[in-house]
Amino acid sequence: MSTAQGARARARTEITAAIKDEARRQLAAEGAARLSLRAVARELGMVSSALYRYFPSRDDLLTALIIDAYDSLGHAAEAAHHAVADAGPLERWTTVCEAVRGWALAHPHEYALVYGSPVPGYTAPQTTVPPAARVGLLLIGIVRDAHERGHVTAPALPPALREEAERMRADLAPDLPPEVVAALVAAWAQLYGLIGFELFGQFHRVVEDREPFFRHAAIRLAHGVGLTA
Amino acid sequence: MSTAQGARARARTEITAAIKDEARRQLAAEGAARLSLRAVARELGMVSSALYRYFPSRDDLLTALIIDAYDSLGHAAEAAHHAVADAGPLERWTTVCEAVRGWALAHPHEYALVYGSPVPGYTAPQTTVPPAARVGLLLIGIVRDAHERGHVTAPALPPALREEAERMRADLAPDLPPEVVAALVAAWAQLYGLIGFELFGQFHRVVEDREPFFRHAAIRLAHGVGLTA
DNA sequence: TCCATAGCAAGAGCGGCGCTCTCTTTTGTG
DNA sequence: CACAAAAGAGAGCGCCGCTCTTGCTATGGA
Repeated sequence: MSTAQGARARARTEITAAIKDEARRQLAAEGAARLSLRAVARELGMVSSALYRYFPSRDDLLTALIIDAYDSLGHAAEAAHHAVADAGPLERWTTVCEAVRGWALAHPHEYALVYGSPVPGYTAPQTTVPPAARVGLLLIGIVRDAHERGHVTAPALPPALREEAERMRADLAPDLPPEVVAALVAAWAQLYGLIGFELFGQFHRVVEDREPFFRHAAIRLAHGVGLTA
Repeated sequence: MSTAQGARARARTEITAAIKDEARRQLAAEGAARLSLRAVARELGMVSSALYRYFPSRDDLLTALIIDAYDSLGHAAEAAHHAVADAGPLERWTTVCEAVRGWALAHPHEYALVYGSPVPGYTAPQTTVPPAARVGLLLIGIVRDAHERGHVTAPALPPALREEAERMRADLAPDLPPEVVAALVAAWAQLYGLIGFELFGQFHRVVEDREPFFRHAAIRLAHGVGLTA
């Protein structure tokens, strides 16, 4: 696809990539709010108006970075999971959780861009959905495997939540009990709460030795979903 | 203090309050990133440079809004708790959780300002610490009461976390078992994970009937801390 | 009571931002 | 080779945060 194209097309993809790389550099260094099209253009030796040939607005550039961030995070989680693919569900679960945390600590501004407060006036386009789902799918897969092997004891589910849990099950994991799906979605959100609090400074002077704290919390999240091994 | 002052001092506090009010209006309407000193001044019929007599920078104005947001949230949580002060610990816990969620849904931009990604380059001054602690103290108090009445069964604690848990206990709640304090801090972060995911759109097309979902999750958080009634 | 002073509003201005428009140059194709 | 499409360059518009200077006025001490 990308090869065997004219020189013009090749140049276009190269310049687009260079813009994204420089933008990612500035994002990592300064954060999304300080990311400026003019600065990116300046650094690349082009004039700012020329950059609009490649990204029609700052938001479009941000969207590209968001997709890349989701993909990078998803890849990190999948790679970590792959390394322990033969282990028990509990270890695979905690490994993925720790990989997500590790990626977040290594890429704080990218994490903030993706899981922090959304930029006001900005609504993520549909394109971001598939890469955003990768970590969630990974966790679902781990629980599904465990469930097939009988290593999941479904938690309780109040009647008020039954209908919604059935709906989530149909959407996300038809082969899992609704109790487990509901607990899984909650654990998923809670995982990002733990990471966000650490990353955004809420644990400052509260939690000091954060690695074991997080590890323990991740294990308890797994227990909450029903994982027993 | 604030009365019996000269006309100049009275005017100063009044104008300061008017600036904060207008800034809060714009924050609620547009979000922190779109909050502009010039627009606030314009709306108040003054020139932008005059505003710097009251707030030396945009960050200082934001800090004032952050403190107000923490106080508003803390007040909402405390008021909700007060209304069920005679109920059992579990109901008091869930009531506070739901009050926090309700406040967040009602004031999304303020919530994002406080618990979302921090503005890059901005570090919250020490002044924000006491108002920020109000909700946490409330939750600690609920668990403390329950513990005194024997309604808390301490969760497990791995050896790797013992030392850190003891430290947190000494800092936060010397009258609670370290296992409970560690679980409480985790639950506190997880609570904000649930709220943040709902507020920032991660639950879009995933969780639809969110109130019972959140209520159930809050109850399970309480169980995780060890609350039994 | 008078007056120096401290506080304040206003205006101009600096550099930076996102974005648009126009004009010129380059380049691949019929 | 001619020509249309794509790309770069530059000027400019209206924002922004922030600073500096200039007058004015209320206030508190001599």
